[in-house]
Amino acid sequence: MMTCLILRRIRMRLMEKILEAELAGILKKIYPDFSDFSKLFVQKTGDNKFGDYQTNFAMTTAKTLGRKPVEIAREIADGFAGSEAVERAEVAGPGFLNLFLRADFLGGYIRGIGASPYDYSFVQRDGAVVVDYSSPNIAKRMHIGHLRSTVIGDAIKRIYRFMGYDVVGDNHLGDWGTQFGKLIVGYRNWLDRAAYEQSPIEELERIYVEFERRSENDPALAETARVELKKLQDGDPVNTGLWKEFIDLSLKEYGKIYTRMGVSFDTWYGESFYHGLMPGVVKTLMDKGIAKVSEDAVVVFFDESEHLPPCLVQKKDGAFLYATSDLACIKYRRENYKLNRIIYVTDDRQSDHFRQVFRVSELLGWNEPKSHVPFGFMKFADGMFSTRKGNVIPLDSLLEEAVKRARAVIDEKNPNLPEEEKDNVAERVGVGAVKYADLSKNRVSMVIFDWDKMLSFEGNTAPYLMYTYARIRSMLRKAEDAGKACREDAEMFFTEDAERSLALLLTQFPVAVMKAAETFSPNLIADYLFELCQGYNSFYNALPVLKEKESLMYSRLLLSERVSRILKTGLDILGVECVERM
RNA sequence: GCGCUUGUAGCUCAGCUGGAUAGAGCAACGGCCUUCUAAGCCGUGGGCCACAGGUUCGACUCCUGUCAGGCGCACCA
Repeated sequence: MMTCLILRRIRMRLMEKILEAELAGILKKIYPDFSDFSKLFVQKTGDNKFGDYQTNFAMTTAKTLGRKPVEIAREIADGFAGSEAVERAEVAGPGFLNLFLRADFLGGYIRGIGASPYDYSFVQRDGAVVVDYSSPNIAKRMHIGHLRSTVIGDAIKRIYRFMGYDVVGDNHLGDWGTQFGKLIVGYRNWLDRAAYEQSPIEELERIYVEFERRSENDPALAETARVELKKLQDGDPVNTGLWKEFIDLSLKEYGKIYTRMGVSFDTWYGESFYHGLMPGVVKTLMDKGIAKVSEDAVVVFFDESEHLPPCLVQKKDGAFLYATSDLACIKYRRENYKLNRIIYVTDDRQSDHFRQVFRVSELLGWNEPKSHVPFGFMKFADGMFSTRKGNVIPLDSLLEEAVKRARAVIDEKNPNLPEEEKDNVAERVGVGAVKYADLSKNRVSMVIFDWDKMLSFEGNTAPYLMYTYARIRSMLRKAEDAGKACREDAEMFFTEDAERSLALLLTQFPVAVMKAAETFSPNLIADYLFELCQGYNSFYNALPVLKEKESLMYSRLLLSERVSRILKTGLDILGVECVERM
């Protein structure tokens, strides 16, 4: 019973942390007066001729110690004598300290992968991380403009969850905007009932476009829409019923796409959810003297050094704005969660808005960390997507095209798969390729949409990673069929450079995840997995596994199994599902 | 005008918050399937990291300025 409890608490420590702890121990011994370990970092080397891991500690602290970097490095290197993990430590250049791991230690580490979760206890993980993503506008179909927020946000949620944070994924739906006045007018005048029943959002979108078109020549329409909106906001039962109907129909459609994409949320609080909180927020801002009335509106002005435009929180007609809603949302979250931080995933055109909102919330003393994760919006080479222009690519069409292309490749490459499995693989490959296309990039600048680039199946793509996984799984099945299933306790041999560097690469997975979390960059995980696959495929091509003599075979089999395990875990964190055969 | 952001191979992008000789994919060219899935692997060519200063043992990375693209800048979200 007791041992069981203890075992359950075991966590897999990051290799860097193991080595840093050992280094700290040596420092305490040789420099008893030294106490500042804040610059003590161990990291993997970029080139194996400089060892497996290295530290620049000697160079970064030479000044405080009043010694020459090379001498310090020399003394630390000597301290590693007799280490269980480090076989030898070498001083190089101006004071680099290069560490070479013992093969048995590295082998043991690889064997341990997957047995227990990684130990991220050195990170401050108290409280909830709220991730705000996807957030489509009700009554509009989701199109490829929603892709990045949805996919990146969902991945960030998974990354934090993997590290042991308590995460809340929130879909901040646009369910309370001026579009409802227009929709109600359109609904009463131009609705095609049959089309509405057939494909509700498409029809709502059509009447919305119809409204925009007609109101250009008929200014009275806009006024009618305003009246309807006001009625809705004042609780008119008929308009409220329509509003709810639009939301229900929209959510039903969104649900299909989210399910298909493997995206989920914990809460679906739209803007309307915070409506009741907004008057109070504005009042507080006024009472505290943070906001003031200007040109009949309520506005927060910032100090000139902030370089921020004034933030409007209430219009002269009394209505609230986007910023008010986001402030109310922050108020709600800090009152209902013990917040670790809030993360907003939106396109970079909203950067100023979030800077304003964050600054105002600081003025209110709402100091929980908040991060805006911006990305460049997507456009065609010849212009922007716009629902009004009608040139959007709906998300389901994009996925359909991706799956179609994947299916064609499967028919060509693996014609003998059963039909049903082909369909399943095509679905996973197609959807995975689309998601990964966004997850593998870190660019903040705009993206020009291109079918061939988005649906490429070569290079740094989901299909390449999935293929590598399927390949390993196939090998493991063959081994099992031959009565030589992978042994968890196999001794690891690093007879070739390819094996050793692959093993070292495996130690970097939890580091990649951590860095991705710190910088809200799923692409760091994508890059890592791609590198891992390149390493594995080189190994696979150069060295036999199943044909080797038994001891080496079991070693390589276990190494392969660990690669497949990390791949599956990593893809899962990115929200990409892999397949056993493809 | 003010602010944010981007500038790395022909194209698309990485570059681990300052480390050692700047990487990958695509495209081009040349190889590798009677061997564990060729959606793969190996090799060749291709670079004033926009430009100019500064900070230091060390800069693609940090600071300042210049040039160029994108975006935003009071009652939309």
